[in-house]
Amino acid sequence: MPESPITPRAKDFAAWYQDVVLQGDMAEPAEIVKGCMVIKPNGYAVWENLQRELDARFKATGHQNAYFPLLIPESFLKKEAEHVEGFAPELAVVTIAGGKKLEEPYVLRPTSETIIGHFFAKWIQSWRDLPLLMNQWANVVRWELRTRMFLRTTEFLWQEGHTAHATHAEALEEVLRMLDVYAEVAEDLMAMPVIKGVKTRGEKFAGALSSYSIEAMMQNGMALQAGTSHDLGQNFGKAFDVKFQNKEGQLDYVWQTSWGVSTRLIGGLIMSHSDDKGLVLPPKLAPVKSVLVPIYRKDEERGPVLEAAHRIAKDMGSKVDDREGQSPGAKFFHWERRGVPLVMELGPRDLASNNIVLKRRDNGSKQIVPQSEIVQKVAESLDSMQKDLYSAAQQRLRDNTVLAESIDQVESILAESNKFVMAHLKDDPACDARLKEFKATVRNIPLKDEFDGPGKCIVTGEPVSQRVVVAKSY
RNA sequence: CGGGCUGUGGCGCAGCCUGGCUAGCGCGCUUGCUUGGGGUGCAAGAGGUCCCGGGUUCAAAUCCCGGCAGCCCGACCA
Repeated sequence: MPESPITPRAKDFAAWYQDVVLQGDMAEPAEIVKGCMVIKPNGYAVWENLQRELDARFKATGHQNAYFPLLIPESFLKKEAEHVEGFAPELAVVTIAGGKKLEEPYVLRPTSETIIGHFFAKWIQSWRDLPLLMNQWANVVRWELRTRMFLRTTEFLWQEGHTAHATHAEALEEVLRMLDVYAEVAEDLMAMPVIKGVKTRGEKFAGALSSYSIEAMMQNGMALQAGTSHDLGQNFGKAFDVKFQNKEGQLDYVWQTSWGVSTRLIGGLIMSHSDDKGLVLPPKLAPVKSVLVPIYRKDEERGPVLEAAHRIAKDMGSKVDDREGQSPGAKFFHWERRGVPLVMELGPRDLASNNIVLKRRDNGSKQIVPQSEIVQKVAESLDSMQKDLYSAAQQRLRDNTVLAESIDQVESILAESNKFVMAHLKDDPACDARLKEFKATVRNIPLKDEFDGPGKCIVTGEPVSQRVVVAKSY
Protein backbone atom coordinates (compact mmCIF):
# COMPACT_ATOMS: atom_id res chain seq x y z
CA MET A 1 0.00 0.00 0.00
CA PRO A 2 1.15 3.57 -0.60
CA GLU A 3 2.66 5.04 2.53
CA SER A 4 1.31 7.87 4.65
CA PRO A 5 0.77 10.64 2.17
CA ILE A 6 1.34 14.26 3.01
CA THR A 7 -0.64 17.13 1.65
CA PRO A 8 0.63 19.90 -0.59
CA ARG A 9 -0.51 22.36 2.05
CA ALA A 10 1.38 20.70 4.84
CA LYS A 11 4.80 20.66 3.27
CA ASP A 12 6.48 22.51 0.52
CA PHE A 13 6.02 21.45 -3.03
CA ALA A 14 9.34 19.68 -3.43
CA ALA A 15 8.79 17.43 -0.42
CA TRP A 16 5.23 16.66 -1.34
CA TYR A 17 6.19 16.09 -4.94
CA GLN A 18 8.95 13.74 -3.86
CA ASP A 19 6.71 11.72 -1.55
CA VAL A 20 3.52 11.64 -3.53
CA VAL A 21 4.05 12.22 -7.18
CA LEU A 22 7.32 10.40 -7.58
CA GLN A 23 6.80 6.73 -7.07
CA GLY A 24 9.76 5.40 -8.93
CA ASP A 25 8.22 4.72 -12.31
CA MET A 26 6.97 6.59 -15.34
CA ALA A 27 4.20 8.18 -13.30
CA GLU A 28 6.76 10.85 -12.55
CA PRO A 29 6.67 13.71 -15.02
CA ALA A 30 10.28 14.72 -14.52
CA GLU A 31 13.49 14.43 -12.60
CA ILE A 32 16.40 16.67 -11.78
CA VAL A 33 20.02 16.21 -12.70
CA LYS A 34 22.45 18.81 -11.40
CA GLY A 35 19.80 21.50 -11.21
CA CYS A 36 18.58 20.75 -14.72
CA MET A 37 15.30 19.08 -15.46
CA VAL A 38 14.62 15.97 -17.48
CA ILE A 39 11.00 16.08 -18.57
CA LYS A 40 9.73 12.56 -19.11
CA PRO A 41 6.97 11.62 -21.56
CA ASN A 42 4.19 11.99 -18.97
CA GLY A 43 5.21 15.52 -18.14
CA TYR A 44 6.11 16.48 -21.67
CA ALA A 45 2.70 15.45 -22.97
CA VAL A 46 1.17 18.12 -20.72
CA TRP A 47 3.68 20.67 -21.99
CA GLU A 48 2.82 19.76 -25.59
CA ASN A 49 -0.85 20.43 -24.88
CA LEU A 50 -0.03 23.78 -23.34
CA GLN A 51 2.29 24.56 -26.22
CA ARG A 52 -0.36 23.77 -28.79
CA GLU A 53 -3.00 25.89 -27.05
CA LEU A 54 -0.67 28.84 -26.53
CA ASP A 55 0.75 28.66 -30.02
CA ALA A 56 -2.72 28.72 -31.55
CA ARG A 57 -3.51 31.88 -29.59
CA PHE A 58 -0.24 33.52 -30.61
CA LYS A 59 -0.95 32.80 -34.27
CA ALA A 60 -4.51 34.06 -33.90
CA THR A 61 -3.14 37.37 -32.66
CA GLY A 62 -0.81 37.71 -35.63
CA HIS A 63 2.45 36.35 -34.25
CA GLN A 64 4.94 34.23 -36.12
CA ASN A 65 7.41 31.74 -34.75
CA ALA A 66 11.13 32.10 -35.35
CA TYR A 67 14.31 30.81 -33.79
CA PHE A 68 17.36 32.67 -32.50
CA PRO A 69 20.72 31.31 -31.28
CA LEU A 70 21.35 29.78 -27.89
CA LEU A 71 24.79 31.39 -27.76
CA ILE A 72 24.77 35.16 -27.47
CA PRO A 73 27.96 37.23 -27.81
CA GLU A 74 28.67 38.67 -24.39
CA SER A 75 28.86 42.18 -25.78
CA PHE A 76 25.17 42.03 -26.78
CA LEU A 77 24.14 41.58 -23.16
CA LYS A 78 26.13 44.60 -22.16
CA LYS A 79 24.36 47.01 -24.45
CA GLU A 80 21.40 47.63 -22.16
CA ALA A 81 22.83 48.71 -18.80
CA GLU A 82 19.97 47.72 -16.52
CA HIS A 83 19.48 44.44 -18.37
CA VAL A 84 23.07 43.26 -17.95
CA GLU A 85 23.11 44.35 -14.34
CA GLY A 86 19.96 42.36 -13.64
CA PHE A 87 21.11 39.20 -15.37
CA ALA A 88 24.85 39.19 -14.69
CA PRO A 89 24.64 37.12 -11.49
CA GLU A 90 22.80 34.28 -13.18
CA LEU A 91 24.64 34.01 -16.48
CA ALA A 92 26.40 30.89 -17.68
CA VAL A 93 29.28 31.91 -19.92
CA VAL A 94 31.20 29.92 -22.53
CA THR A 95 34.83 31.01 -22.46
CA ILE A 96 36.50 28.01 -24.08
CA ALA A 97 35.47 26.36 -27.32
CA GLY A 98 37.31 24.06 -29.68
CA GLY A 99 39.97 23.73 -27.01
CA LYS A 100 40.85 27.41 -27.19
CA LYS A 101 40.03 30.40 -25.08
CA LEU A 102 37.59 32.56 -27.00
CA GLU A 103 38.33 36.15 -27.99
CA GLU A 104 34.83 37.05 -26.94
CA PRO A 105 32.89 34.78 -24.61
CA TYR A 106 29.39 33.61 -25.41
CA VAL A 107 26.57 33.75 -22.94
CA LEU A 108 23.99 30.97 -22.82
CA ARG A 109 20.80 32.96 -23.37
CA PRO A 110 18.98 33.78 -20.15
CA THR A 111 16.37 35.44 -22.39
CA SER A 112 16.64 36.74 -25.94
CA GLU A 113 15.86 40.47 -25.89
CA THR A 114 19.42 41.32 -26.83
CA ILE A 115 20.01 39.05 -29.78
CA ILE A 116 16.53 39.70 -31.09
CA GLY A 117 17.11 43.44 -30.68
CA HIS A 118 20.22 43.01 -32.80
CA PHE A 119 18.18 41.47 -35.60
CA PHE A 120 15.23 43.78 -35.26
CA ALA A 121 17.67 46.58 -36.05
CA LYS A 122 18.52 44.88 -39.34
CA TRP A 123 14.96 43.99 -40.27
CA ILE A 124 13.12 47.17 -39.43
CA GLN A 125 13.44 50.30 -41.55
CA SER A 126 9.99 51.66 -42.16
CA TRP A 127 6.70 52.04 -40.30
CA ARG A 128 5.51 49.52 -42.91
CA ASP A 129 7.66 46.88 -41.20
CA LEU A 130 5.73 47.41 -38.00
CA PRO A 131 4.35 45.94 -35.93
CA LEU A 132 6.81 43.06 -36.00
CA LEU A 133 5.28 40.25 -33.97
CA MET A 134 7.47 37.28 -33.13
CA ASN A 135 7.58 34.35 -30.82
CA GLN A 136 10.25 31.81 -30.04
CA TRP A 137 9.92 28.40 -28.40
CA ALA A 138 13.25 27.73 -26.78
CA ASN A 139 15.30 26.71 -23.80
CA VAL A 140 17.05 29.27 -21.64
CA VAL A 141 19.67 29.02 -18.93
CA ARG A 142 19.74 30.90 -15.64
CA TRP A 143 22.27 29.97 -13.00
CA GLU A 144 19.98 30.13 -10.00
CA LEU A 145 21.41 29.46 -6.58
CA ARG A 146 18.59 27.15 -5.65
CA THR A 147 16.58 24.92 -7.93
CA ARG A 148 13.14 23.42 -7.49
CA MET A 149 11.52 20.89 -9.75
CA PHE A 150 9.57 22.66 -12.49
CA LEU A 151 9.56 25.98 -10.63
CA ARG A 152 13.16 26.97 -10.91
CA THR A 153 15.69 24.90 -12.79
CA THR A 154 18.99 25.90 -14.31
CA GLU A 155 17.70 25.24 -17.80
CA PHE A 156 14.05 25.52 -18.68
CA LEU A 157 11.78 25.45 -21.69
CA TRP A 158 9.68 28.45 -22.41
CA GLN A 159 8.11 30.63 -25.00
CA GLU A 160 9.24 34.22 -25.43
CA GLY A 161 7.31 36.69 -27.51
CA HIS A 162 9.13 39.75 -28.85
CA THR A 163 7.40 42.53 -30.66
CA ALA A 164 8.23 45.98 -32.03
CA HIS A 165 5.70 48.77 -32.49
CA ALA A 166 5.52 52.29 -33.83
CA THR A 167 3.93 53.81 -30.75
CA HIS A 168 3.99 53.29 -27.02
CA ALA A 169 0.21 53.02 -26.92
CA GLU A 170 0.27 50.19 -29.42
CA ALA A 171 3.03 48.39 -27.54
CA LEU A 172 1.14 48.67 -24.28
CA GLU A 173 -1.93 47.27 -25.95
CA GLU A 174 0.15 44.26 -27.01
CA VAL A 175 1.53 43.82 -23.50
CA LEU A 176 -1.98 43.64 -22.06
CA ARG A 177 -3.32 41.52 -24.91
CA MET A 178 -0.73 38.82 -24.25
CA LEU A 179 -1.26 39.05 -20.51
CA ASP A 180 -4.92 38.32 -21.25
CA VAL A 181 -3.96 35.33 -23.37
CA TYR A 182 -1.93 33.96 -20.46
CA ALA A 183 -4.73 34.57 -18.00
CA GLU A 184 -7.21 32.88 -20.29
CA VAL A 185 -5.02 29.80 -20.75
CA ALA A 186 -4.36 29.63 -17.01
CA GLU A 187 -7.99 29.93 -16.06
CA ASP A 188 -9.85 28.15 -18.87
CA LEU A 189 -7.41 25.36 -19.60
CA MET A 190 -5.35 24.93 -16.46
CA ALA A 191 -8.32 25.71 -14.17
CA MET A 192 -5.94 27.94 -12.26
CA PRO A 193 -7.36 31.36 -11.31
CA VAL A 194 -4.86 34.20 -11.59
CA ILE A 195 -4.53 37.83 -10.61
CA LYS A 196 -3.41 40.11 -13.39
CA GLY A 197 -1.36 43.07 -12.29
CA VAL A 198 1.67 45.32 -12.58
CA LYS A 199 4.95 44.47 -10.92
CA THR A 200 6.48 47.04 -8.59
CA ARG A 201 9.47 48.99 -9.85
CA GLY A 202 11.65 46.86 -7.62
CA GLU A 203 10.34 43.61 -9.08
CA LYS A 204 10.09 44.48 -12.76
CA PHE A 205 12.09 42.84 -15.52
CA ALA A 206 15.61 44.19 -15.87
CA GLY A 207 15.48 46.66 -18.74
CA ALA A 208 11.70 47.09 -18.88
CA LEU A 209 9.66 50.23 -18.33
CA SER A 210 7.13 48.13 -16.51
CA SER A 211 6.26 44.46 -16.11
CA TYR A 212 2.91 42.77 -15.81
CA SER A 213 2.29 39.35 -14.35
CA ILE A 214 -0.34 36.78 -13.62
CA GLU A 215 -0.09 35.42 -10.09
CA ALA A 216 -1.65 32.16 -8.98
CA MET A 217 -2.13 30.72 -5.51
CA MET A 218 -0.91 27.21 -4.85
CA GLN A 219 -2.60 24.81 -2.43
CA ASN A 220 -0.27 25.85 0.37
CA GLY A 221 -1.21 29.49 -0.09
CA MET A 222 2.08 30.51 -1.67
CA ALA A 223 2.11 32.62 -4.79
CA LEU A 224 3.45 31.50 -8.15
CA GLN A 225 4.27 33.95 -10.89
CA ALA A 226 2.79 32.09 -13.81
CA GLY A 227 3.50 34.45 -16.67
CA THR A 228 4.95 37.87 -17.42
CA SER A 229 4.49 40.51 -20.08
CA HIS A 230 6.87 43.44 -20.31
CA ASP A 231 6.61 46.94 -21.66
CA LEU A 232 10.20 47.48 -22.77
CA GLY A 233 9.60 51.04 -23.89
CA GLN A 234 12.38 52.22 -26.18
CA ASN A 235 15.15 50.90 -23.92
CA PHE A 236 16.20 48.05 -26.18
CA GLY A 237 15.38 50.05 -29.29
CA LYS A 238 17.94 52.60 -28.22
CA ALA A 239 20.48 50.05 -27.03
CA PHE A 240 20.37 48.14 -30.32
CA ASP A 241 19.61 51.07 -32.57
CA VAL A 242 16.30 49.74 -33.78
CA LYS A 243 15.08 52.75 -35.76
CA PHE A 244 12.31 53.19 -38.27
CA GLN A 245 11.11 56.00 -40.46
CA ASN A 246 7.59 57.02 -39.44
CA LYS A 247 4.77 58.26 -41.65
CA GLU A 248 6.05 61.79 -41.21
CA GLY A 249 9.41 60.71 -42.57
CA GLN A 250 11.24 61.07 -39.26
CA LEU A 251 13.47 58.49 -37.64
CA ASP A 252 12.25 57.07 -34.35
CA TYR A 253 13.12 54.20 -32.06
CA VAL A 254 10.66 51.30 -31.92
CA TRP A 255 8.63 50.47 -28.83
CA GLN A 256 9.16 46.87 -27.83
CA THR A 257 7.44 44.27 -25.73
CA SER A 258 8.36 40.81 -24.53
CA TRP A 259 6.33 38.17 -22.77
CA GLY A 260 6.82 34.60 -21.66
CA VAL A 261 5.57 31.53 -19.90
CA SER A 262 7.61 28.46 -19.09
CA THR A 263 7.47 24.84 -18.02
CA ARG A 264 6.87 26.36 -14.60
CA LEU A 265 3.22 26.21 -15.67
CA ILE A 266 3.36 22.44 -15.32
CA GLY A 267 4.52 22.91 -11.73
CA GLY A 268 1.67 25.31 -11.17
CA LEU A 269 -0.77 22.84 -12.62
CA ILE A 270 0.45 20.06 -10.37
CA MET A 271 0.45 22.23 -7.28
CA SER A 272 -2.98 23.66 -8.00
CA HIS A 273 -4.94 20.44 -8.23
CA SER A 274 -2.99 17.35 -7.26
CA ASP A 275 -3.72 15.50 -4.05
CA ASP A 276 -2.18 12.87 -1.82
CA LYS A 277 -2.97 10.13 -4.31
CA GLY A 278 -0.96 11.78 -7.05
CA LEU A 279 -1.60 13.98 -10.04
CA VAL A 280 -4.94 15.51 -10.86
CA LEU A 281 -4.98 16.93 -14.36
CA PRO A 282 -7.70 19.21 -15.67
CA PRO A 283 -9.52 17.43 -18.53
CA LYS A 284 -8.67 20.08 -21.10
CA LEU A 285 -4.95 19.46 -20.67
CA ALA A 286 -4.84 15.79 -19.68
CA PRO A 287 -2.95 13.79 -22.31
CA VAL A 288 -5.20 10.82 -21.55
CA LYS A 289 -8.73 11.93 -20.70
CA SER A 290 -10.32 8.58 -19.92
CA VAL A 291 -9.30 4.98 -19.49
CA LEU A 292 -11.48 1.90 -19.54
CA VAL A 293 -10.46 -0.96 -17.28
CA PRO A 294 -11.97 -4.27 -18.35
CA ILE A 295 -12.70 -6.76 -15.58
CA TYR A 296 -13.00 -10.48 -16.06
CA ARG A 297 -12.62 -13.50 -13.86
CA LYS A 298 -12.71 -16.50 -16.13
CA ASP A 299 -11.37 -17.11 -19.58
CA GLU A 300 -14.85 -17.31 -21.09
CA GLU A 301 -15.61 -13.81 -19.75
CA ARG A 302 -12.46 -12.33 -21.15
CA GLY A 303 -13.43 -12.34 -24.82
CA PRO A 304 -16.86 -10.68 -24.51
CA VAL A 305 -15.65 -8.12 -21.96
CA LEU A 306 -12.67 -7.07 -24.03
CA GLU A 307 -14.76 -6.91 -27.18
CA ALA A 308 -17.35 -4.68 -25.50
CA ALA A 309 -14.63 -2.59 -23.88
CA HIS A 310 -12.94 -1.83 -27.17
CA ARG A 311 -16.24 -1.10 -28.89
CA ILE A 312 -17.32 1.35 -26.20
CA ALA A 313 -13.90 2.96 -25.86
CA LYS A 314 -13.67 3.48 -29.59
CA ASP A 315 -16.83 5.58 -29.57
CA MET A 316 -15.20 8.21 -27.40
CA GLY A 317 -11.52 7.81 -28.06
CA SER A 318 -10.77 6.23 -24.69
CA LYS A 319 -7.87 4.04 -23.90
CA VAL A 320 -8.52 0.42 -22.88
CA ASP A 321 -6.13 -0.88 -20.28
CA ASP A 322 -6.01 -4.47 -21.48
CA ARG A 323 -2.66 -5.33 -19.96
CA GLU A 324 -2.58 -8.94 -18.90
CA GLY A 325 -1.36 -10.07 -15.52
CA GLN A 326 -2.38 -6.87 -13.74
CA SER A 327 -5.31 -6.88 -11.38
CA PRO A 328 -8.03 -4.25 -11.93
CA GLY A 329 -7.16 -2.70 -8.58
CA ALA A 330 -3.58 -2.22 -9.65
CA LYS A 331 -4.79 -0.58 -12.84
CA PHE A 332 -7.08 1.81 -11.00
CA PHE A 333 -4.20 3.02 -8.87
CA HIS A 334 -1.95 3.23 -11.88
CA TRP A 335 -4.20 5.71 -13.67
CA GLU A 336 -5.22 7.54 -10.54
CA ARG A 337 -1.62 8.38 -9.79
CA ARG A 338 -1.16 9.71 -13.29
CA GLY A 339 -4.09 12.07 -12.97
CA VAL A 340 -6.34 10.62 -15.67
CA PRO A 341 -9.64 12.48 -15.20
CA LEU A 342 -12.02 9.58 -15.78
CA VAL A 343 -11.71 5.85 -15.27
CA MET A 344 -14.39 3.43 -16.39
CA GLU A 345 -14.89 -0.13 -15.26
CA LEU A 346 -16.56 -2.75 -17.40
CA GLY A 347 -17.08 -6.31 -16.16
CA PRO A 348 -19.44 -9.27 -16.60
CA ARG A 349 -21.93 -7.66 -14.23
CA ASP A 350 -22.12 -4.56 -16.40
CA LEU A 351 -22.27 -6.60 -19.56
CA ALA A 352 -25.35 -8.34 -18.20
CA SER A 353 -27.03 -5.07 -17.18
CA ASN A 354 -25.81 -3.01 -20.16
CA ASN A 355 -24.19 -0.57 -17.73
CA ILE A 356 -20.71 0.79 -17.19
CA VAL A 357 -19.11 2.32 -14.10
CA LEU A 358 -17.67 5.81 -14.36
CA LYS A 359 -15.32 7.33 -11.80
CA ARG A 360 -13.99 10.86 -11.51
CA ARG A 361 -10.44 11.51 -10.39
CA ASP A 362 -10.96 14.79 -8.55
CA ASN A 363 -13.77 13.90 -6.14
CA GLY A 364 -13.79 10.13 -6.42
CA SER A 365 -17.48 9.99 -7.29
CA LYS A 366 -18.58 6.77 -8.92
CA GLN A 367 -21.69 6.35 -10.98
CA ILE A 368 -23.34 3.55 -12.94
CA VAL A 369 -24.29 4.66 -16.42
CA PRO A 370 -26.22 2.84 -19.16
CA GLN A 371 -23.80 1.98 -21.94
CA SER A 372 -25.97 3.83 -24.43
CA GLU A 373 -25.36 7.08 -22.54
CA ILE A 374 -21.69 6.70 -21.73
CA VAL A 375 -20.34 8.82 -24.59
CA GLN A 376 -22.48 11.74 -23.54
CA LYS A 377 -21.85 11.10 -19.85
CA VAL A 378 -18.08 11.11 -20.34
CA ALA A 379 -18.24 14.41 -22.20
CA GLU A 380 -20.39 15.88 -19.43
CA SER A 381 -18.17 14.60 -16.67
CA LEU A 382 -15.02 15.96 -18.29
CA ASP A 383 -16.77 19.27 -18.62
CA SER A 384 -18.00 19.43 -15.06
CA MET A 385 -14.68 18.24 -13.65
CA GLN A 386 -12.94 21.06 -15.50
CA LYS A 387 -15.41 23.54 -14.01
CA ASP A 388 -15.25 22.06 -10.54
CA LEU A 389 -11.47 22.17 -10.45
CA TYR A 390 -11.59 25.82 -11.37
CA SER A 391 -14.20 26.76 -8.81
CA ALA A 392 -12.41 24.82 -6.10
CA ALA A 393 -9.21 26.71 -6.89
CA GLN A 394 -11.10 29.97 -7.03
CA GLN A 395 -12.74 29.30 -3.69
CA ARG A 396 -9.34 28.54 -2.20
CA LEU A 397 -8.01 31.81 -3.55
CA ARG A 398 -10.94 33.73 -2.07
CA ASP A 399 -10.75 31.98 1.28
CA ASN A 400 -7.08 32.76 1.60
CA THR A 401 -7.15 36.38 0.56
CA VAL A 402 -7.31 38.81 3.47
CA LEU A 403 -7.01 42.54 4.11
CA ALA A 404 -4.38 44.15 6.29
CA GLU A 405 -4.16 47.73 7.52
CA SER A 406 -0.66 47.86 8.93
CA ILE A 407 2.74 46.40 8.22
CA ASP A 408 2.68 44.56 11.55
CA GLN A 409 -0.63 43.02 10.64
CA VAL A 410 0.79 41.82 7.31
CA GLU A 411 3.69 40.28 9.15
CA SER A 412 1.56 38.52 11.75
CA ILE A 413 -0.87 37.16 9.15
CA LEU A 414 1.97 35.72 7.09
CA ALA A 415 3.69 34.35 10.17
CA GLU A 416 0.53 32.38 10.87
CA SER A 417 -0.08 30.93 7.40
CA ASN A 418 0.40 31.64 3.72
CA LYS A 419 -2.18 34.06 2.40
CA PHE A 420 -2.60 36.72 -0.22
CA VAL A 421 -2.62 39.83 1.93
CA MET A 422 -4.20 42.88 0.34
CA ALA A 423 -2.66 46.06 1.66
CA HIS A 424 -2.13 49.65 0.66
CA LEU A 425 1.50 49.99 -0.26
CA LYS A 426 3.53 52.47 -2.22
CA ASP A 427 5.39 51.29 -5.32
CA ASP A 428 8.79 51.98 -3.85
CA PRO A 429 11.83 49.70 -3.55
CA ALA A 430 12.07 50.72 0.11
CA CYS A 431 8.61 49.26 0.71
CA ASP A 432 9.58 46.05 -1.10
CA ALA A 433 12.61 45.86 1.16
CA ARG A 434 10.46 46.27 4.27
CA LEU A 435 8.36 43.23 3.23
CA LYS A 436 11.47 41.26 2.52
CA GLU A 437 12.33 41.43 6.22
CA PHE A 438 9.74 38.72 6.73
CA LYS A 439 10.21 37.02 3.36
CA ALA A 440 7.16 38.47 1.68
CA THR A 441 6.97 40.28 -1.64
CA VAL A 442 4.52 42.41 -3.53
CA ARG A 443 3.23 39.96 -6.10
CA ASN A 444 1.63 42.66 -8.17
CA ILE A 445 -0.65 45.66 -8.20
CA PRO A 446 -3.91 44.23 -9.56
CA LEU A 447 -5.23 45.73 -12.78
CA LYS A 448 -8.72 45.33 -11.44
CA ASP A 449 -9.12 46.68 -7.92
CA GLU A 450 -11.68 44.44 -6.26
CA PHE A 451 -11.31 46.14 -2.91
CA ASP A 452 -11.76 49.58 -1.44
CA GLY A 453 -9.70 51.84 -3.68
CA PRO A 454 -7.36 54.50 -2.29
CA GLY A 455 -5.72 54.42 1.13
CA LYS A 456 -2.54 55.22 2.99
CA CYS A 457 0.65 53.26 2.43
CA ILE A 458 1.25 51.02 5.45
CA VAL A 459 4.96 51.76 5.34
CA THR A 460 5.28 55.42 4.39
CA GLY A 461 1.80 56.72 5.20
CA GLU A 462 1.59 58.35 1.78
CA PRO A 463 -1.66 58.14 -0.18
CA VAL A 464 -1.82 55.31 -2.73
CA SER A 465 -4.56 54.49 -5.20
CA GLN A 466 -5.29 50.86 -4.29
CA ARG A 467 -4.26 47.71 -2.45
CA VAL A 468 -1.50 45.42 -3.70
CA VAL A 469 -1.05 41.65 -3.33
CA VAL A 470 1.50 40.73 -0.69
CA ALA A 471 2.48 37.08 -0.30
CA LYS A 472 5.24 34.58 0.10
CA SER A 473 6.14 33.09 -3.21
CA TYR A 474 8.00 30.29 -4.92
C1' C B 1 28.91 31.56 0.20
C1' G B 2 26.87 30.58 5.56
C1' G B 3 23.98 26.81 8.78
C1' G B 4 22.06 21.64 9.20
C1' C B 5 21.95 16.63 7.26
C1' U B 6 23.06 12.43 4.10
C1' G B 7 26.17 9.10 0.78
C1' U B 8 24.88 1.03 1.40
C1' G B 9 21.54 -3.18 -5.67
C1' G B 10 16.88 0.74 -10.12
C1' C B 11 14.15 3.59 -5.85
C1' G B 12 13.46 4.18 -0.40
C1' C B 13 16.07 2.71 3.82
C1' A B 14 18.25 -0.48 8.25
C1' G B 15 23.08 -1.80 9.96
C1' C B 16 27.69 2.39 12.07
C1' C B 17 27.30 4.63 18.42
C1' U B 18 29.68 -0.61 20.97
C1' G B 19 34.64 -3.27 14.38
C1' G B 20 33.91 -9.91 13.59
C1' C B 21 28.88 -14.99 10.74
C1' U B 22 27.78 -15.37 3.63
C1' A B 23 25.74 -7.08 4.11
C1' G B 24 19.96 -7.09 5.29
C1' C B 25 14.74 -5.19 4.60
C1' G B 26 10.58 -2.86 1.74
C1' C B 27 9.23 -1.36 -3.17
C1' G B 28 10.35 -2.27 -8.20
C1' C B 29 12.24 -5.90 -11.96
C1' U B 30 12.45 -11.35 -14.35
C1' U B 31 10.09 -16.45 -14.67
C1' G B 32 6.10 -19.75 -13.38
C1' C B 33 1.57 -20.88 -11.17
C1' U B 34 -2.46 -18.42 -8.83
C1' U B 35 -5.68 -14.23 -8.57
C1' G B 36 -8.91 -10.52 -10.75
C1' G B 37 -15.50 -5.17 -9.14
C1' G B 38 -9.73 -0.55 -5.57
C1' G B 39 -2.38 -2.04 -4.83
C1' U B 40 -3.93 -10.88 -5.18
C1' G B 41 -1.00 -14.70 -3.11
C1' C B 42 2.96 -18.23 -3.38
C1' A B 43 7.59 -19.93 -5.21
C1' A B 44 12.11 -19.37 -7.68
C1' G B 45 15.51 -15.62 -9.57
C1' A B 46 18.55 -11.27 -11.43
C1' G B 47 20.84 -7.11 -9.47
C1' G B 48 26.31 -4.44 -4.70
C1' U B 49 33.53 -0.72 -6.29
C1' C B 50 28.78 -0.23 1.23
C1' C B 51 30.96 7.80 -2.45
C1' C B 52 36.64 8.25 -3.18
C1' G B 53 41.71 8.16 -1.04
C1' G B 54 44.68 7.22 3.02
C1' G B 55 45.34 5.48 8.21
C1' U B 56 44.44 2.24 12.75
C1' U B 57 43.62 -3.16 13.37
C1' C B 58 44.52 -10.12 13.02
C1' A B 59 39.87 -8.02 10.92
C1' A B 60 36.60 -1.79 8.58
C1' A B 61 30.04 -0.39 5.66
C1' U B 62 31.26 0.40 11.00
C1' C B 63 36.78 3.85 14.20
C1' C B 64 40.38 8.20 12.66
C1' C B 65 42.21 11.90 8.89
C1' G B 66 41.54 14.14 4.12
C1' G B 67 38.72 14.77 -0.28
C1' C B 68 34.25 14.60 -3.37
C1' A B 69 29.05 14.51 -4.24
C1' G B 70 24.01 15.27 -3.05
C1' C B 71 19.78 17.13 -0.17
C1' C B 72 17.39 20.74 3.10
C1' C B 73 17.29 25.92 5.23
C1' G B 74 18.92 31.19 3.91
C1' A B 75 20.84 35.11 0.29
C1' C B 76 19.51 35.42 -5.97
C1' C B 77 15.19 34.49 -9.20
C1' A B 78 10.47 32.72 -14.32
